[in-house]
Amino acid sequence: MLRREMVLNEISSSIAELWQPLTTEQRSILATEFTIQRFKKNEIIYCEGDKPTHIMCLLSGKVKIYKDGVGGRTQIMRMIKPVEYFAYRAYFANEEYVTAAAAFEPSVICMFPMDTITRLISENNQLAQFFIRQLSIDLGIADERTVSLTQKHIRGRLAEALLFLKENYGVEEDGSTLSIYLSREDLANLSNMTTSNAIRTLSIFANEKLITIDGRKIKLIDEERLKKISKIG
Amino acid sequence: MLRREMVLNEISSSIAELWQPLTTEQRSILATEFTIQRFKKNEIIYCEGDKPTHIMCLLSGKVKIYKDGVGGRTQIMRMIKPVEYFAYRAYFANEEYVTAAAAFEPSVICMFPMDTITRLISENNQLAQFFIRQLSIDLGIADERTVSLTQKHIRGRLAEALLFLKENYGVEEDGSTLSIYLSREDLANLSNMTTSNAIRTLSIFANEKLITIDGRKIKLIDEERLKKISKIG
DNA sequence: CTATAATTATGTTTTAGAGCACAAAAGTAG
DNA sequence: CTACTTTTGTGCTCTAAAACATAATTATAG
Repeated sequence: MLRREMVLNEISSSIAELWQPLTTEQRSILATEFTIQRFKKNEIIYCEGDKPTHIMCLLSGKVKIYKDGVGGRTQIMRMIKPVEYFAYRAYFANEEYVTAAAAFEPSVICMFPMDTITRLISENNQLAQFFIRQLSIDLGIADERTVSLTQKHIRGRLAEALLFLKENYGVEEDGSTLSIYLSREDLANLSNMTTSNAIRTLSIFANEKLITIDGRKIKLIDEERLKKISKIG
Repeated sequence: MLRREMVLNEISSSIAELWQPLTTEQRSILATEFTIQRFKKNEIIYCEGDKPTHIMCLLSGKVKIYKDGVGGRTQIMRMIKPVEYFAYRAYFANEEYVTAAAAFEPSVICMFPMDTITRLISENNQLAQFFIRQLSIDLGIADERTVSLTQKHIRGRLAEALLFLKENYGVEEDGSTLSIYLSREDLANLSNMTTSNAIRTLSIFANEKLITIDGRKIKLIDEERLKKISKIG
């Protein structure tokens, strides 16, 4: 089937890390078992408390992993870009999801059953090591993030978020407009502040000529100064 | 050597999870390579920025994993009890330590070279899966913690910390006095608040008959209400 | 095209928690 | 024992950020 071929081709070329260690036989196992799912803008992919069954690979679009906390507040924990894997942690920990996932934009996701993945892991040590490495990296990021979110001031957190968005999703052809168009609310949820503070601080940054804003288009003007603001908190 | 025998015996009996998957041969490899190190109260075990070389297993004592952030503030990220493994994440991620570790109390730590561990992992899939599971569990905890620390109010965070300490290190024979005696500063660093707020809130809790305090001895009196305070934030 | 809802913007008020000051108590060292 | 440092306790002040209020703008739906 052509469609499946194309997807597999895309995966194998883009995300060597997981695919590469596999033997031909193992690849063909996965090839028969994956499913493709499309999600609309803002559509929920999985919820906190759901039972994990599939590892997901984002083929196109943008996805947020978030957590609803106390008092109606939401924290965006991570953001996924093509072609990254997600949604596997809970299965490995033998837990239900502690986070939820939703699509920022129309997204296409490829899903592999986790029981197959674990079988492949037990046969293929390289694959196991891929997950060890990935989880280790993510845990380090989580630790850094905890301290940033709890200790930095609003300006520092917002500056950090803007720099992260550039780092993660890149910029348009002009070289400075962030490629992701977030609502102020999402930006607030990413940087642990209220929506009004995200709006206000963004305006202040614009006044200080650190950025320019045109609706949801954000252009980073003075990245050096943003880095400084992010660093000192 | 008797000493080494004893340590290995302790490890193999207490922490089956890592030791159990190993073959006799693999066990004997580790047996020849480990070293034992003692740390005094408050002694630093490793620092942020250090290069990781050994996985550590806490044989006795209590250890904090912490991170110094902006403006001289410190966040305690996790706490280790016997017989748990730690200090391996950075090596797997091919990074330097992003946290530091110190002993709360006189502690004895057994160290295995990480290069040996990775060799054993590549030979032994069960061992790989142990780390996948452990890292997955820790990442889930980190996510939960981020939201607690950023969204809950002081009372909620302190209540959560107290309940965690009971959960993690247990209580004395009376069934309610926490077995760990923390300074107010450590308690503050654990629950993301200033020392004076930890002291103050602890006093308030005592006035509300949720706990009793006698120096560093903390007795949990009304655990149900503490849980409620922790939950609602 | 119009009505309705959602998002963005800005100003004002309120408050949780940091910051500071100082004293008492408890450790620690000489 | 005495001197000195660290930790604990309490009160007071100040401020960063939340909460609230109200427009203005922009989407979205019927």
